[in-house]
Amino acid sequence: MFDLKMIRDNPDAFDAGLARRGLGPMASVIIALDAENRALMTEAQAAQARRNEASKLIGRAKATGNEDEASALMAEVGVLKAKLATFELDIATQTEKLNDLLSSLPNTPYEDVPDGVDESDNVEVRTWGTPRPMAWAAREHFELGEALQMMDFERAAKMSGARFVLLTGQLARLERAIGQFMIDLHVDEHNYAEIMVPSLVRSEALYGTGQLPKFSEDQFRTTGDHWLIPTAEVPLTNIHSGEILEEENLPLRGTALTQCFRSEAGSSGRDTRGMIRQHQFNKVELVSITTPEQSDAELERKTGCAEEVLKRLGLPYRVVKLCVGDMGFGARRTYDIEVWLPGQERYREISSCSTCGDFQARRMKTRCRSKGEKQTRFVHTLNGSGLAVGRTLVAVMENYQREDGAITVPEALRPYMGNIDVIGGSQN
RNA sequence: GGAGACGUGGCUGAGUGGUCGAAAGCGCUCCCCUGCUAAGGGAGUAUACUGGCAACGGUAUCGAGGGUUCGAAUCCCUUCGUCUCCGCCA
Repeated sequence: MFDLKMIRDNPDAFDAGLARRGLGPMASVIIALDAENRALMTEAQAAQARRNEASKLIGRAKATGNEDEASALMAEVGVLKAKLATFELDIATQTEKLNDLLSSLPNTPYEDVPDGVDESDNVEVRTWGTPRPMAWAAREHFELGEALQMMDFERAAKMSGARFVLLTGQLARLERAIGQFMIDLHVDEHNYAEIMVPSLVRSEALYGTGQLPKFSEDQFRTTGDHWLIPTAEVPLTNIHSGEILEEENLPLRGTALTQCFRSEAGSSGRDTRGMIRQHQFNKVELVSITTPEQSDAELERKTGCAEEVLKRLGLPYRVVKLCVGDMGFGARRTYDIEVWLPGQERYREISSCSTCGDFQARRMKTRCRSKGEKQTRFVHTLNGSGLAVGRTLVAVMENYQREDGAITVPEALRPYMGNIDVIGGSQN
């Protein structure tokens, strides 16, 4: 959502931002709608002012028994009332038109975000680690998992259809261990508050973070009035919707481990094998609410927190800055972290860290104010995966696979795995 | 799921159709007084939009949305939420 004043004051800059997203200019249309709307409001408010005044006079006239004056005033107000009804209708129509338009526009990228249309135009920022040498042909995670008889896509499909998985035994435990490990790291060392959030939310929450109205097809919805969250970003970011926060308490950092649900409409045929793209997966999410001044540094910090998970697990990765065309709807700048998958011999996304500026804050009306000030401002919101649990499991399996198909448990996870150091192999 | 009660400003809490954006108290801010401490006096203290260079105005908001009325915090409807009792349930 955009600031109308900003569009009014810098129409060219606004259109330039849209242009980078591949959209045509909108500023003049928006400004015209807004001007029309404000003119209507000014007129309507004048009429309302007179109505309020007259109504008070009626009260006074009645109190003093001046019935003639009262009925004259009532006649005047009757006329105003009819006028006001049409004003209200016009204003409502105009406002809706304007809101529909504004809420469908993606956020404008920051200047340092590279141009480009898809992921091939992303810019590598840094890499960490080197892939382990393997003397055999590296297997993909589903080959390993199925051979271990701990990963079952067919039986999952029996009850739930495609894009679901059944993990059993040590792999189920590994999934759980990875989630615990990540949450503990972010809570104990990165100063995030641990939060348990609802997995079902109302449409207003999805509107607040930008999934609605445009991306309803990507979500699962209940027959009632709820939607399954596609990411904990939704509940975590919406916690403070409608509130005015004290700036001295910012930034607020919250983390949650939740299941995420995505319809994956439009990705049919992509990543059909294995756990990379599922309708349901676990993810640890990192959300920050900051002042406008803090958000740039917070994005770097957050990305670092996510990277730390991979470092502790000894998983090689690289960080890329997304180009304009690959960024999400609400983002102004995004870093993706891509982990090395030996089975695919390529880096795959395992985290995405974004700053949304005040884009979401405007939608959900989260403001801040420094102590003693009267002026409020919209906060900045940031989100990032820290990390996607399922994909981390994939990465652990593929990077730590042994020639015999067993999987070495990374040191950091052993306390969460009953201190075993290998999954499969002779000891299982 | 059944029955009922309630939702007012940072908090407590008045207010059942008229000058109420809203009493009072608490809290908070500023000022005055007071040689510490304590107490006292005065002023101020919501948000958004909008008009104006500004000074200063206007409009809306008493959970939310709609309705009745010349006029609604007050009446009616819908909805969301909270609480109590019963039932059910992890």
